[in-house]
Amino acid sequence: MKTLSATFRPLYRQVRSMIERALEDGEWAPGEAIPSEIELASRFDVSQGTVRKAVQSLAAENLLVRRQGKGTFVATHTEEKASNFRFLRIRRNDGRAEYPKSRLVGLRRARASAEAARLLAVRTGDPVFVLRRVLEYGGVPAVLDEITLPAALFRGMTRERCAAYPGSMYGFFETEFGVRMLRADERLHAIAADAESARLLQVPVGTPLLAVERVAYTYGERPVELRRGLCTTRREHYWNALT
Amino acid sequence: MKTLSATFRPLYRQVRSMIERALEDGEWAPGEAIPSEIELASRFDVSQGTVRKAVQSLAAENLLVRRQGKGTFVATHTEEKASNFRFLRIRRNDGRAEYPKSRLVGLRRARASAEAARLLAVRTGDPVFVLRRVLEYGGVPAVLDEITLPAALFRGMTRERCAAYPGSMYGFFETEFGVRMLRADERLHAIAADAESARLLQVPVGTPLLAVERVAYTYGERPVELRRGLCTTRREHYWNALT
DNA sequence: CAGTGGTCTAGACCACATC
DNA sequence: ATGTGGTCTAGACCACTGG
Repeated sequence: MKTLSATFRPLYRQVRSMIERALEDGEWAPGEAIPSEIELASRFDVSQGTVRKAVQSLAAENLLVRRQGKGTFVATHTEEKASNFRFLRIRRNDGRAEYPKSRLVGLRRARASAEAARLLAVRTGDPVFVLRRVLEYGGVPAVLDEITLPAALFRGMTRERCAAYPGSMYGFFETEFGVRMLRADERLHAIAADAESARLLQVPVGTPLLAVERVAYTYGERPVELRRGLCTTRREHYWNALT
Repeated sequence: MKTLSATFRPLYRQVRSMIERALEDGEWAPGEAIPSEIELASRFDVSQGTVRKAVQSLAAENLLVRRQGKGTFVATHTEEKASNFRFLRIRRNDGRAEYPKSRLVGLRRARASAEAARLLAVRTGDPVFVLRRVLEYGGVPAVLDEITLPAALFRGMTRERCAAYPGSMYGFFETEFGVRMLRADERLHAIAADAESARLLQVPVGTPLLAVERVAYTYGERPVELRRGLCTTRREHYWNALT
């Protein structure tokens, strides 16, 4: 297979794209096994080694999960136990690895502000859902989240379904709406609590809070969630590894 | 090469360890090329493919840098241009990719507090250097850093050398003391500015600040730097990618 | 036991940088 | 032209899982 230098694209990259496309098209459901390397090799008419490179690069980006002796599986937010901390950077200061309880405090329809529209790549005024919740550790509020979602992708979103879902938010999005979050960017600021956030977080007005702005992306780098979190950092902190 | 299951360790892992050892021993200086894959293969008596796997895993962790057609180089903090942002997560809100100017505001010898000793894996009371500096964007202070270093590893540290070095702090540590930072953990809190930080950062007392605590590690996961940064987030923010 | 992913090898060829 | 890392192949064998 010869290609010109300007157009050069390794075979395994092309195979990767094809697998990615199949994932996006839902050919295999989250949590399911994809075909074995040998099957994929015959399907794409390349060697097993080339498939392996493609699959491993997808696994490196957490789109797939490989398990020796078992197979390769479509990554899912519904069974990531420890790895669920991937999108939850708030930890307790005492080091206890504990998941906060989520309490819904509001869900409303709204129209995208200019800024929200820009970040979500929709048009200003397009319908969105705005969801608010509080995360609590042992009954003590720690995070106040305001989550903005393009309504077009989350048809049928209701307060009841939201409150009823037992797992994580991204598990909810994945199972109920087929929206899979793959990666996110965050920007952090320090701000003072205003009256409302102070009330919901049960801290004095003016308390320094961590403001975490997140844009989360699905396949094709398409933004599908805008989130603003306000975190008290008395008992918790935001954790990050520089590698 | 047969091994028992309990002891199993892939060949490329062993090769990786040997290369890592050589790096730690300074067999090749930062910025220098290491031997080619073929040479390493013959040195370790394995195939080129096995060497490649070892080298690529080191490159993936930023200990080495591979350049097609040129060779594989020991990573250095002295010439990482864009990639220098790896350890500088503070960005301007307006998106301009600009490096802050560093201004030294103090260097003193001290004894490690119990907490510093724990984080740096030294004994309480062991000698340390405490270095303070301000980072400024266009003359406006943005970050106040307090950096604690085990004195044993930074012999000959002086205010003058510190102020004289033109590049980044980790470039300074690497060139002047042979201490190479490989990765770091950070914990973020939001706090209110006290009198002194308010003065140095030119903000009102009580202004919410981002408090960034960092422990940086060198080879063998040995901690060698403890850093506490206080950042105003009016014009800047802390940036992070969740992948 | 069969089937999966993981390792290791040997060899061919390609893209890139330099001389 | 030469040497570097990057890709691709084919095949052998190993480690892990589950029936």
